[in-house]
Parts: sequence; structure tokens; C-alpha cells
Amino acid sequence: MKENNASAKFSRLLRKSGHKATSSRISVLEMLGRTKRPLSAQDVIDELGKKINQATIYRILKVLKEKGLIRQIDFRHNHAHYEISGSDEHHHLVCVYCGRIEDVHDCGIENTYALVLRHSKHFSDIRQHALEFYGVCKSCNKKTPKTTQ
Amino acid sequence: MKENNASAKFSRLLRKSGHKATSSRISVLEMLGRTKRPLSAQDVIDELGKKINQATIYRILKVLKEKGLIRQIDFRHNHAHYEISGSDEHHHLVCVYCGRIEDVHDCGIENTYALVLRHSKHFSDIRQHALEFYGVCKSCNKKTPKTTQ
DNA sequence: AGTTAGTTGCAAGTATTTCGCATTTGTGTA
DNA sequence: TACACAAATGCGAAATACTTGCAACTAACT
Repeated sequence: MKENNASAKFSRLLRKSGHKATSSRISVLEMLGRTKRPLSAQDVIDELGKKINQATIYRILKVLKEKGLIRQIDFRHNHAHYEISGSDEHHHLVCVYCGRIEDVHDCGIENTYALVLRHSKHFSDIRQHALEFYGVCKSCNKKTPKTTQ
Repeated sequence: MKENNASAKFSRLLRKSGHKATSSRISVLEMLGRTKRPLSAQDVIDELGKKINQATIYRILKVLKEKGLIRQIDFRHNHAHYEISGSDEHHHLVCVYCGRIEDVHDCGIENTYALVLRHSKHFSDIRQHALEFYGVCKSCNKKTPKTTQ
């Protein structure tokens, strides 16, 4: 009954953040939950598109992201990727030419490029990194008081 | 003769990385060079679009980015931003609701969320950050040996 | 069970970026 | 200084990614 536990947990999280626990949202969360790598919106549409309209999938991803139930990752592939919150958080090496991705574990930013490269199998050069913080500004925080998690 | 110096420097950088120093490329570099904030492709098109075709502007941004002459920044606004390399590198706070941006100076990742928030005027909450490294994988490095800078 | 705000499906629209191919332009060489 | 050629550009169209308006539906309250 793992499925049920997971989906019950997702329902709770959704309601806690002021949203309805619809079956569409739970399906998306479950899909992200059982997938290790970050998925694009298209990946989700490929799997759930027959049950859920694509506009709805985009709307769901937007809400889940705003509420922090999922994380967005930018690989600079011209589309966003998403992964479930709470999963092992790590960074990525992304090739500026071919977009190839490699995971970067056990690495603070202070252990910089040289260290990352030393641990890398496939990369020979780091050109730059992106570090951005995503949060809620004070004026938006006033407008959406339910915003907990 | 500041302009000439800058454009001569850009010419040198372009040739050094194996590309022609075309006037279009130099215009784009100069525009980014004299602008403090990161510009979107559309910003560049708005200013240079009469002289340079928009497909060309996208191609130029791609090359400059690959060669590391400019940096790409992802604000999650559904389009990329670019800034000239070598300019004061800093991070950003981006509101997940309205996209509002605030600069984050003097901050390593180790001085985490609490410290960033303490220095922030407009944000009340940080939900997540993105840290990605951008480099060249070994197989691409073989294919493009000229890749220096 | 009934009410209602919140959610979804549908179809069309917008925004962003890319492509193929003919023409032009830098750059190294004669 | 002119030549030759690879590289870069312009143009138009297309592909991709994401959004919107509105009518119909549904979860979650009473």
C-alpha cells in the first residue's frame, strides 16, 4: 500500500498549501516521485497526456512549483525540468554544446570547479555556474497568505 | 576612443576563439558591455533588430555563450538573459510568483538563506536555489579543439 | 445533498528559439 | 590588393514551449 501512503501524503500537502487534492495533481506528483531524474513538462505529457490535458499539466507544474512541492531545474535546454522536493538534492554539470548532464554530488560551492572536475567522468572544462535563489517577495507574500510549505 | 578599444578587444577575443570578428557580433558585445543588467534576446532585438536579423542575434548569443564571452542567466521568466563576462558577478533573488529580481552581492553559498534574507530588502522567504555548473564535456571538447577562452 | 470556489478541458493564441538555403562578408594567402 | 573559401548572415517559415479565456466539472466545505 505504498501508493496509497504516498498519494495520501500528497493530498495532505496539497490541502495544507490551500489547494484541492485532485487526482490529476496527485498523478503528477506520483510520477515525479517514482522517477529519479528531473522530468520536462513534455515527459509528463507523454506519460499522462491521455488522462490530463497539457494545459492542465502546465498549470499543475506551476502550482506545485510555487508551493514548493516540486523543484524546477534549468538545464538551458530551452525548457524547464522538474523533480520532487525532498529527493536527494544535488547539482549538475551541463555541457554548453550538447546539453549532456552529469550529476554533481557531495559538493558545496566552496569546493569549486577544480574539485568538481576531479570528480567528473565526462567533463574536461567548467566555464561557469549558475546560482540563483528562488523565493517570495514581500508584496507577493501579502497577496498569497496561504503560502506555507 | 573607448569604443575603439572595446571593439578591438572584442575582435581579438572573437578571433582567439576561432570566430570571425563581424560587426554584428561586436555590436552585440558592445551593447551587453555598456548595459549593467542582464538582457534578454528580445532586448537585444529591440535595440539592434533593424541592423541585425533576429535569427542572427540568436545565433550570435549562442556562439558568444559557448565561447564564454557572455554569461547566460536563468531567471525562470521563460526566456534567457545574458550579460557580458567579466562584469561584477553576482547572484539573484527571483520571486517565484511575479519574477521580481533583486541582486545578491557578497554572498557565497555557505552564507545561506538566512544571511541572504537578512540582506534583502524585498524578499520574505527563500524556497530554493539553483546551482548548476556549465562546461564542456570531453566528447564535445574533442570536436571543438579551438575552444580556448 | 447542496453550494461554491477552485480546477480542468478544449482550442486558439503568444512567445521564444531554430532551420534551410541563397547571399554576403571576414580573413588568410597569393 | 585582389582572390578564394569557409564562415556568417538575412529571410521566411517552422518548431517548440508555454499561456489564456471560457464553459463545464469537482473537491471540500456546510
